[in-house]
Amino acid sequence: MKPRLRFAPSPSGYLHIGGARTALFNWLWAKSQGGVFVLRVEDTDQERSSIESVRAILDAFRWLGMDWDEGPEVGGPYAPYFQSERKAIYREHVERMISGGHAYRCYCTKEELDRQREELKARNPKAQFVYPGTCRNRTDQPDLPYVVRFKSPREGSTEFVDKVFGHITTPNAAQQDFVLVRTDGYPLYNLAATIDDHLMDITLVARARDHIGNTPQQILIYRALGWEPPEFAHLPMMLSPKGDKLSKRHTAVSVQEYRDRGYPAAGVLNYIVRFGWSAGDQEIFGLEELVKKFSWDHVNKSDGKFDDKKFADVAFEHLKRPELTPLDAYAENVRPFLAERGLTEPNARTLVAAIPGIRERARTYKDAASDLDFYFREPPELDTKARDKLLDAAGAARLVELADALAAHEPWDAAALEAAVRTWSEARGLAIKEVAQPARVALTGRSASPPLFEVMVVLGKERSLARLRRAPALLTA
RNA sequence: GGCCCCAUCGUCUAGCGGUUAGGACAUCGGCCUCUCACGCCGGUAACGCGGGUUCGAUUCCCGCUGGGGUCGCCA
Repeated sequence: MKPRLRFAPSPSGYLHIGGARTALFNWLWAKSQGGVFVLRVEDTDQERSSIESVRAILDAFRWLGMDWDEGPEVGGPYAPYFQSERKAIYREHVERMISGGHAYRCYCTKEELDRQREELKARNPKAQFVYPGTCRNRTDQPDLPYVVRFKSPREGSTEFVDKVFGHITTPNAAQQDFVLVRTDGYPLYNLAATIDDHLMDITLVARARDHIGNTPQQILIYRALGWEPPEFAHLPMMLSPKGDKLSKRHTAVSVQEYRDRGYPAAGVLNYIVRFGWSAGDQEIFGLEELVKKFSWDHVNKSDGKFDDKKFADVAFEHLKRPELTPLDAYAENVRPFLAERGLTEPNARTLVAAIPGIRERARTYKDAASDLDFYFREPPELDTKARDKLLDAAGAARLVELADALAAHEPWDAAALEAAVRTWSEARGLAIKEVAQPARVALTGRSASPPLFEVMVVLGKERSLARLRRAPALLTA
């Protein structure tokens, strides 16, 4: 049977970076095995779920380049893929569990249980409240609101073999009679996930380690329903730099935030995949390569801390390498950030010519847009501090002379230009620096830029000479 | 507290009984240089502790310590 993997987000916010990692591992395994990747929306909590979140999550998936074979928008043979539309299915199986003696209706109110919980806490702050089983053996059926609870076995233990953690055994006595269905009739996570994973023929459930404790409960449900559990794989946690749970307080945690900051999607994926997984010493991977190399054998068990610097470096690596980010892709990705700066229609030829010069300088597309700015603005924005430091009247006058000298210069390529300017400078007893730095201010408006002669080539002869001749005007600008 | 899990440089990790314990990021020093970068060279830096098993443990076992997860009518 072809492997069927799934990612099942609850649409109560953006796609979290940790969630993206879980999804990625599932996606990679599905791709590499010729299997199916399913997206299922766990929206049984009506209070917290929203359609905006669904859209945000799907957008994040699209941006990351993780496509789903079944799920929202694309449908599939196991539809519907929204749990809120599957209530009838859950109800049917819950009835079966009740009549089979594996579940029961509990009429204890939340208020009542909360009160008991508090009382216990008051007497003994360390104690943990456990549902006392009040309705466990109840035979009457009062006309009152109720929840459905699982009738946990009191003896024995539940075990499973995790693809990452190996054998895990939990005594059943540690399990209380957890709730399956809420008063409002909506199923709870453990119930809905279990039923759907089975009905959707999921073969491997891969999720973060914080679900490891749910697994025995879910296995108990599978058994109660007479089903065989799928395989399980739990991933170590991605923690904040400080070592606690990753949350909004620490760093950028939503996928869209990384997009908005100008990081390349493949770089984001590359960083998170290396989190808990490795392939020898290799650090940088393209997406296709990941599909080929990913396997569960090299997934770690220990949690890790998110590192912004390492993250930035991995992303940068993707920006630098043309084999990972081809020129045209780079151009497309930087456009929105140029647009943010008001440069909505940058000359396409100039853009493509300029990118090689900035791609090893810009750590994000946002930085790239900033670095590229001067190519598309006439005159370029002037950094007056750079001007004050590097350009004076004598220097400006020299640049005009240089422009005149270069007017007849052929060919207009970097090597020839450099040779010409060096010769020109030497003839005047000037170090190249004394000409290049003022020229940089005139040509780019800044103190830092790609190599001067490359800038001149991208700018073209006409614009380069015009900018050099404008140098004296800059002094009073 | 119950249950479950984890443990190699500051961080992500390689290692699957015998290695000068490797790589990457970060950091420090240097080189390159028209600026900023990139790149290159080099340095500092780790097997938590205690017992076993073994000719030999980072590696296997046990305990301790430390860390994390989870104990909801959230997922």
